[in-house]
Amino acid sequence: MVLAHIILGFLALAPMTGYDLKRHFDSTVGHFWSADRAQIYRALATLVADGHAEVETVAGSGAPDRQEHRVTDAGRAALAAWLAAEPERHVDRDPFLARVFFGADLAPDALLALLARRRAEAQTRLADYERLRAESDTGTRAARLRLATLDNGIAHLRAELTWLDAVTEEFA
Amino acid sequence: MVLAHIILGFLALAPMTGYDLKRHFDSTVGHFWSADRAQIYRALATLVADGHAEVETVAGSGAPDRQEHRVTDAGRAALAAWLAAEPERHVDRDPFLARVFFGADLAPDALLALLARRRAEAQTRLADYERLRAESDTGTRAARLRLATLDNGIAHLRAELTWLDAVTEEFA
DNA sequence: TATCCCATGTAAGCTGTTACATGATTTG
DNA sequence: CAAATCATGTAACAGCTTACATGGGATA
Repeated sequence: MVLAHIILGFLALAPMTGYDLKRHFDSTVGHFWSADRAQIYRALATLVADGHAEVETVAGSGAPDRQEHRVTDAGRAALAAWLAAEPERHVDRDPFLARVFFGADLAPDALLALLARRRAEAQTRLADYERLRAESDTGTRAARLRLATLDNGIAHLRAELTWLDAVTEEFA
Repeated sequence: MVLAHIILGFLALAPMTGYDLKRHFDSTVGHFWSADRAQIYRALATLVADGHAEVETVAGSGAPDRQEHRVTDAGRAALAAWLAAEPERHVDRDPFLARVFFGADLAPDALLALLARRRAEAQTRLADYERLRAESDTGTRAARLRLATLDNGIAHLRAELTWLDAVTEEFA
């Protein structure tokens, strides 16, 4: 499972609660992975059961108790093994392209509205990523690798925008 | 469910068996959607149960019987409604980028091997798509829309290759 | 005083993958 | 004669999403 290994990767940086992890998913890896709370809590329980992580309950002063998870040596080994393993092949399923594919059954203005909407979303995300990029650290090799994944997202968004312009013009 | 609507879209073009649909998934929409047989047969059963499709058993001369599915009026209406509906938001989860993100824990040559492998895959797919594109019909509006989705795949693969070259150079 | 944030989890349902199971015909 | 293709389906499991459920502290 990829999710469990991404969590191990985060825990290897610092001990965290499920809630902390959710924030990391949404901010730092949101451009190539997402996970919701239910998934994260289950994955954490599995990691603990497998001996890849340990929990420590930290009494919250005022706030609720924090279930801090930290990676174990076995967990670090599992992360290293996964990183070096054969990558799982992945298929991107994009409902938007499915709509375009069968778009002949759609009124011309509805098609243009669909494209315009996609364009607006891409542009918003591109602006977000570029802001994030500008704020990013480029010191260490680790930081530059993380930045590279963000650049991947930026490159794909730019390609998408160029494609959208061409298609919009063709079907306008 | 997106899958069910893609199937309706195919059935609207011609009546088909689950087996036929599988071939269509692999060839014509493989660049933005995939589905396996188990999924397709289940989805077909659901479509029939919902009145969106009808089955007719066609005795196979020599070959096994074909369960031909054809879209009903209700099915066509459902397809049209889906095409015009709010697009479901989609998150692309890419395990490769997860590996790069935590790639500092990987030996430098293992990272380069990972990038090289991704590059080879992207190039193979790009060649496939370009061949498909060359063979494609551009006559009708419907055909041009289908071609546009293929161009989307091509645009993203080119962006990926450019990014891979830059990253490979940076971390070489 | 109402809403947001912190922080936890469970339950049910849907989607996707893998393995099991069968059998005739066509092609190399 | 072996392998691929045509054609159907079931069972079990894995992964993801949505809804339900709770409660205190901080902020507007």
